[in-house]
Amino acid sequence: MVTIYDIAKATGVSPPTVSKALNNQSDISEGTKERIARVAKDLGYIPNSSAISLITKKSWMIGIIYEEDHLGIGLEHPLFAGIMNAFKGRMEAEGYELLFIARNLGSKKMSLLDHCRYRQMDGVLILNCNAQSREVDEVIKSGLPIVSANNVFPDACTVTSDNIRPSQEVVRYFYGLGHRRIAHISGPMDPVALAGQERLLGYRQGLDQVGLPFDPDLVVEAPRWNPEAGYRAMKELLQKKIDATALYCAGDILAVGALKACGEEGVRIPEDISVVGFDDIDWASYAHPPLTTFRQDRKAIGVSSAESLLKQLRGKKVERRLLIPVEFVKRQSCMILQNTL
Amino acid sequence: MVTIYDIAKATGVSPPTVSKALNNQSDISEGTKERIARVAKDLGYIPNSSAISLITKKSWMIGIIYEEDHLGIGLEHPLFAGIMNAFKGRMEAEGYELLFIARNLGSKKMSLLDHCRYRQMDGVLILNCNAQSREVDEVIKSGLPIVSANNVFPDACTVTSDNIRPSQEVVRYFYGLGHRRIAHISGPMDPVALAGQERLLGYRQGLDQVGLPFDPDLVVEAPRWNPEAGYRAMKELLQKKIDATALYCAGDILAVGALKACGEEGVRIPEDISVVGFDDIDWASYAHPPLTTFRQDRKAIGVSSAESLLKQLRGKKVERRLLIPVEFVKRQSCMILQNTL
DNA sequence: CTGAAAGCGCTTACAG
DNA sequence: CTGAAAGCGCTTACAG
Repeated sequence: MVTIYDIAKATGVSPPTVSKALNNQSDISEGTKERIARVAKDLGYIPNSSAISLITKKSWMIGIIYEEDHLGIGLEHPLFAGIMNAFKGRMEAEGYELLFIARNLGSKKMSLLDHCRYRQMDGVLILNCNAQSREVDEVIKSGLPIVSANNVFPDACTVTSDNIRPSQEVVRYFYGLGHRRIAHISGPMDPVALAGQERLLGYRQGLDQVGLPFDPDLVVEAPRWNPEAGYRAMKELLQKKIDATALYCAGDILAVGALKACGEEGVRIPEDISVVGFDDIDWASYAHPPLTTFRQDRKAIGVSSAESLLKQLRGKKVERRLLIPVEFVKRQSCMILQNTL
Repeated sequence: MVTIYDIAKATGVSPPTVSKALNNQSDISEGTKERIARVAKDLGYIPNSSAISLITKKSWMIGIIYEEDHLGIGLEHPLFAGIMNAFKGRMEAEGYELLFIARNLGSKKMSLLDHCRYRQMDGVLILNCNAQSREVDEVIKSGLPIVSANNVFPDACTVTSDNIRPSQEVVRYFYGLGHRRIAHISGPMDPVALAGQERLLGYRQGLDQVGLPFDPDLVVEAPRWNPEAGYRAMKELLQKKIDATALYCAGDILAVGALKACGEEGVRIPEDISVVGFDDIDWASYAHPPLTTFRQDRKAIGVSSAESLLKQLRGKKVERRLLIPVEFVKRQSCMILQNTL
């Protein structure tokens, strides 16, 4: 291993001078800098991040907190991988690398916060975490720069898609097409992952806006974000014979299951029921029929999360909640209801 | 920040004794260990990983090398997120954490290998990388413990699903159902991500096994692993009017597009053409009709990759290539061809 | 513009 | 069983 001592010896200067030259400090002559840079390169010098972190108290690492199994979302959900990628790209451009904060490392049990301290994390991204986790609260309270790309906490910056307005919009859209019986397969009512709650809220507000009553029979909650949950919710809805002519699925992944349930029951889309989803996962445009949905801007969510964290890293205050607009993508899963128009 | 000096002061012993007690060395009396452990806890002591890495020359970190955009696979492909999760779980159980190795960190340009040295990576997981990357070769040549969960290199351990035998099997399966014209939408012919090549090879070998001639007209290569590529490949196949009655798609993600193309052209599945995929992504069982496919065991791939790396970390030799069996999942996308039986 | 001194938080021989 | 000394690779005041 080549150290700054080796470079010092080879160039005939002192180690501090090498350090300062390599860090491009202003009080070193250009000639010396060049000479040191050349020798460093020839020798194949690579700095040691541990030594640097130890002394500067900055690790240039961001910890990622996430759980895979909670509610069926996690890195295996295409949305989150996309968000993390965008976040990663932006942070790396500023010199930060991403480390997954383990919950159980070997036999040692350390809280998430202790873990962040152990690895001297400069900041934290919460991708998805369990609602009940006291440990996450601890991290938030600690004052570490932190941003959440999904879960909403009172004391941390959260970046998500706008859930409420699009959910109002979908009701108005259906209404405009003549639909009066609009069902909703909601996402899980999680206390921190608010997407399910917020989309349901928007749906109810939309109903208000067009003057339609809220009918609890038209709403079924999917306990998880996966096709199976959507499938079951749709079956339940169909059994209730609530005569809905339109359906708003809180997520495309739920629509995957809902469409299958419809197929099995001989319910045609959009002839018998019009459907709108949320997310615009790859499948949506290949569904049968192609699904009308709201496209979440994964890249913008990831980049905005990074910008927020970067601001905090520079000691600035940031907004509590950032809303990223979604795009309404109309495809072939909805049609006009003639008889009501 | 609480250090071992603080503990030493509080307990009246020397810092080395604290260090040895905390590390549970045998030459410290039980009484002293207990006393030190208690004080450490009271004081909220958290070790500093940088200091430990600096002196022990072990970081307890594994670097992840991957590229998102190459061929359409990466963390956004459900398969890879699943593999990484399983790998992560196993490595964390042994005390290792995962860090994404950045390609471009801030303004510094460092090769992947230099980067591994900079962060003192103990080992590396190659999840998915560009074929042309000289930098990856450099990492492999370096002698760092390394495992690849997708790309095949001559000098590194690779863990993948068995691609060849299942591909032979699907041809025999179709043959047994009476099919004689069996088409194949192959994956990209990448020189290191061999799945495309190997599945095509197995398909050809399967043809040999049942005594069917290889007809190049029946094969179309998808340039990427995504629905769009599968869609186009299927359109091309249908235009050629090759009268295939069976289709083997190298990946379910290609089948997503292929099924849509069939729908548009009025080709019914399985009445007009029987289809088998590979992977068993979530969508497969919700497809219309539910897709017969081979289930890749993501967990086994991830865990085996971890075991291989762990062995290397202990200085042991490992096998060059590990094949994980896949499971044939029969659903409703295939049927018997009456006239040939 | 350059260097001697001190120190970041820890561990490892070695001596007692 | 315990501690004094040295050192991992680097940076930061400070003096010149």
